[in-house]
Amino acid sequence: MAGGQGGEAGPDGEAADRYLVRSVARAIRLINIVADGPPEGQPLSDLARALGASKSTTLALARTLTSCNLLRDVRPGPRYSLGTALIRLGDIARSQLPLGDICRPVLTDLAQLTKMTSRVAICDEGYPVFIERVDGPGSVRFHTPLGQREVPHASAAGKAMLATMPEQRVREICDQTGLRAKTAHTITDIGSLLANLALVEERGFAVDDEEDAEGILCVGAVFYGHDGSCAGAISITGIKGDLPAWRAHELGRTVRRYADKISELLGGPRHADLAAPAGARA
Amino acid sequence: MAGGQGGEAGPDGEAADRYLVRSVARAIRLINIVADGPPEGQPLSDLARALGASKSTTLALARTLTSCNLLRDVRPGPRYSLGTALIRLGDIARSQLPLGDICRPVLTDLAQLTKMTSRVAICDEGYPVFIERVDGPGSVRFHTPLGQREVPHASAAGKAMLATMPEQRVREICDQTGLRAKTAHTITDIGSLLANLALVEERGFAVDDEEDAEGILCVGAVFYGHDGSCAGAISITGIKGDLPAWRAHELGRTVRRYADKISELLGGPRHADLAAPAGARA
DNA sequence: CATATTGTTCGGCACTGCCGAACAGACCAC
DNA sequence: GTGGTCTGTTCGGCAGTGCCGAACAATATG
Repeated sequence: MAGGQGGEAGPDGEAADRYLVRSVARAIRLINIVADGPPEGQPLSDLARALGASKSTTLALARTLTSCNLLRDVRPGPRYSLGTALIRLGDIARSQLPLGDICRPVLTDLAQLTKMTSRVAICDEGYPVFIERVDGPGSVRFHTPLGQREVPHASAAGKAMLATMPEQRVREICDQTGLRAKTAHTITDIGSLLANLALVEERGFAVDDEEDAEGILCVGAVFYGHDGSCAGAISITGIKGDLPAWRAHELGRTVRRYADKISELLGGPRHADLAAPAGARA
Repeated sequence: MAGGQGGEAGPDGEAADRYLVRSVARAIRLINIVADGPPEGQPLSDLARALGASKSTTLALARTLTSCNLLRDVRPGPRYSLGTALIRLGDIARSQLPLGDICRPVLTDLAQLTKMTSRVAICDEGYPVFIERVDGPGSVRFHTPLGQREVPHASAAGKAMLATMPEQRVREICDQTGLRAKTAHTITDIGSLLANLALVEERGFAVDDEEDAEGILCVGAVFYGHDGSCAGAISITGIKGDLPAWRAHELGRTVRRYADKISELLGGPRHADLAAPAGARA
């Protein structure tokens, strides 16, 4: 055994998908290491250590990535940080998701009306993935990462999406994630969550009352695609102290209205038309 | 010669930087092929053809990228399109550029005030690279790619940046790019361009009057970093027909003011303080 | 100046990326 | 139904190439 992998133990643990290209996977891990590092970048040695590869290997990978502008080295004492090509690819990725272009104008309007940060998430196997964010005028900026799976039980968009699923599926997802507490207000009990989701279903919007972050309030609502299934959710985010308690409901109705607007653009049904039949006929 | 590279001829043309990892470079090319393709994605065969590699190789690369969420395959008849991890990385890349976080609130305000799309570009070796875009309320959305080098002579941000450079450098850059005409109004003559830049320098803002795209008007202005050098430029974009001609100057002053605001946030000098000394002391 | 870092280059081994060929479904023409 | 061509997938096998380590150079830090 010459190469010898160094850091990783034995047969790579997963071995899930065969036919993977090792050096490419390693290069991507390198990108993620840089992404998770400090904004000013990291020197080569740190990267090699974190990657579990030799300096020469890491240099070759970093050079390759740099030549494609996925990474860039800031000049004095080469430190590597993310490159502009990632901005380009991320921008294209967002506009290729059909939702991106459709939702942006709606988010812009919503952000301006409510003066809050508004976002849209797609539904990725039941988990919310935020793909777009529009800040309101003068609104405080929150650190809200885009493009990664979030836990659904602690966000307005996530709960709005859960509320459209059968109870069985909700239990499955919650078993996977574990209902971890992110603040003292996070719902960590499956019974309470299901009760909350019933309320969400009835109202047509979900409220995250400091359940994801202390002092932050979110209101979210789902929209539907042309096939009638849940396509994603929008939500608005603000500082709880800035809002009188009674405004939550008003904001909820507003978000519900804008979500219906997106459903309409997608050729899907409005929320009320989906919920009504059973109750209305009784 | 066993592998045989297929598409590319001989010793890879450049051979510029040695120590590159071939499979990684190929994987990145694959990502770019997907990015330049249709939003609904492309089947494996097309990718293999475009990449100049065998299907099996392409499959291995695509699988690897998919397992990291850089690509995703839409299920019936696997078609590959860009994955959500790119959205995440692009978002992080933007916020790692110190300018991103600083400019976004300013852009938001500017977009709301002018009801136009506002953008910010960094100065990448003299070329503008737009890194952030904020749409105005109700504004038409333009297809304005982020994260890639633009030619400087045909955009407001680019001309604003050129105007801060010595004439020699401007000529260098223009020699490289060639002053290609993008519309009938594009300045394609170095003399006219230099004259225009002098005006830009004096006014403190640049105007792109249908020079980049037919019917589109942009106004841009540079801002300065703590070392007093040009750090980038902001610009606003709108449909020319919607604006009375006299508004260009008013918008110019507005953009100039907001650019100064960014300079201030960066600890840099205002434009007027930079231009004045020689004249004021005389 | 000495020491401990870092970034860079190079030789060489064998692992791994790569291709081609063979297989299996889907789709279309006839 | 059957023959064709298109897909996507799996597999053997060769050598090219990714990888490491060691030696070097260029910096910081004492």
